[in-house]
Amino acid sequence: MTPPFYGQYPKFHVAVDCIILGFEGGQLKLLLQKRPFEPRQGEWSLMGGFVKRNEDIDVAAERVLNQLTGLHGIYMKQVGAFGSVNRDSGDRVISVAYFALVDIAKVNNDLNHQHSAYWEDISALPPLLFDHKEMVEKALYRLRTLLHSRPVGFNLLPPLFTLSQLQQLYEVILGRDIDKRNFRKRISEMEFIEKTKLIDKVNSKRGAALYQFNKSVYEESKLFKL
Amino acid sequence: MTPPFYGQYPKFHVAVDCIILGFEGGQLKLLLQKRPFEPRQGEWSLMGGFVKRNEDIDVAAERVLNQLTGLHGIYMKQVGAFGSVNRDSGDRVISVAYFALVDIAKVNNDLNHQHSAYWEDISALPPLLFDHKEMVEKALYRLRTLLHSRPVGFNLLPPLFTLSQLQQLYEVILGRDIDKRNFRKRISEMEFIEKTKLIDKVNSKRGAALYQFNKSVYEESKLFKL
DNA sequence: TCAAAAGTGTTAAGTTTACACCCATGA
DNA sequence: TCATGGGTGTAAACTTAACACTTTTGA
Repeated sequence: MTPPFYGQYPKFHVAVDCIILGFEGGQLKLLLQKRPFEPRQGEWSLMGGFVKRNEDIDVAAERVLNQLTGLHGIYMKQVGAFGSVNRDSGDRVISVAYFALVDIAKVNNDLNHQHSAYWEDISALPPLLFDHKEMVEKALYRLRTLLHSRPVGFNLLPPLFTLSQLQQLYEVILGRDIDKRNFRKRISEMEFIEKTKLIDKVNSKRGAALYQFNKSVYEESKLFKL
Repeated sequence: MTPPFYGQYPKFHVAVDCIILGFEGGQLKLLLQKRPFEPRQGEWSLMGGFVKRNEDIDVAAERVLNQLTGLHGIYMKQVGAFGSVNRDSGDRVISVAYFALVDIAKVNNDLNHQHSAYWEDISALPPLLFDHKEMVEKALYRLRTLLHSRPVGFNLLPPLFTLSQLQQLYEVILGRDIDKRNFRKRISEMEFIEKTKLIDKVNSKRGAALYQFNKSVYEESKLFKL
């Protein structure tokens, strides 16, 4: 079925690399792997994998994420394709980077230990393999701009969260302090962030109201804006 | 040099597709090609090409743009990788889309006629091949958001332009009318848009001042913001 | 009893929007 | 002389930013 026309052109290995972000202890964290094979075995690397013959690239990214975390149905966005000739010192590989926002508590630790993967603070990343640093920076840039226009932060939090947690998350992603009262005012205008009757007593003596993200209310409020 | 490890994985054709945008007659235009080969010969298509063995994907995009327009050093941004298994009905091809903003007057018409390429109004595009419509939509979305934060519009205009032209350009990209006085007030705050002593008498009887974009002033003003 | 995080409104500053008329010129 | 696009400022509406104290409770 391959037309002879296409056949004359070269083919390339195509990989996906995942920038898996989590939030814990007031820090934004990136799941990094000690590269388990040559070349450059042992260097810090994003979790990646080669695209399979009959696999969409988006599906490949989900597969790689799932291999490392055990998670499905995670918020992922493509960051872009990286295709410099010598970006991979092994052989030419064109890689498509994706970022994923996960609830760190839901990640399967057995799996990531099997892959020698560990959570590292974004603010203190070790040197990374190839062009992985560039991928991470681009992903963070996208996340920051996205956060201004969409409520994506919830993906990094447990289903129930306090407003202080949410604020901390925004602060660490945007890289600046946010005024507490202004923040809470803005949040209270978003009907899709619902206060529950539950109280969190872990992070404070007094206790803080737990909130949840209501996806269907959000979808409706989006429709309104159009 | 290929490690045996990589060798076991499949390889793919990788292409680039260019969303070449221009501005003429108050309209945003897209340079489209009648596909010159099978499969789907004769359908409207973006200009594309296969990546070469020792060619960065960004360079491949520039090459394809140059083939069709004769231009070099054009403003281009990657839109993303498109990699559904059956996106190309010929064979599996993973394609990376780029958009380019060109001054339509500088395009070499002989070249684009040789490639059966024509400028079509964005507002009245014919049906496009494969997933090219999706690529165009994503590119336009990126252009719109970009236009809010960067002065990229100049790339679509001649080196000297009137404020009315610039406003029209913004209006057609953003898809809404802009108040003339507010627009001009905003522009006059940007020191990198410089009024020249030249007058355009083509588009009005009275004549309109011609402006130019000063790249180095812009670079400096960017530094200030950091 | 006190340290630590939760919660709560108002005012000033800045930004964005709405709005209408005169000017210069070529046809 | 008149039709066409060029050019100009002000006030209201809205949005964003700055700011400080009281509450609850476990240690």
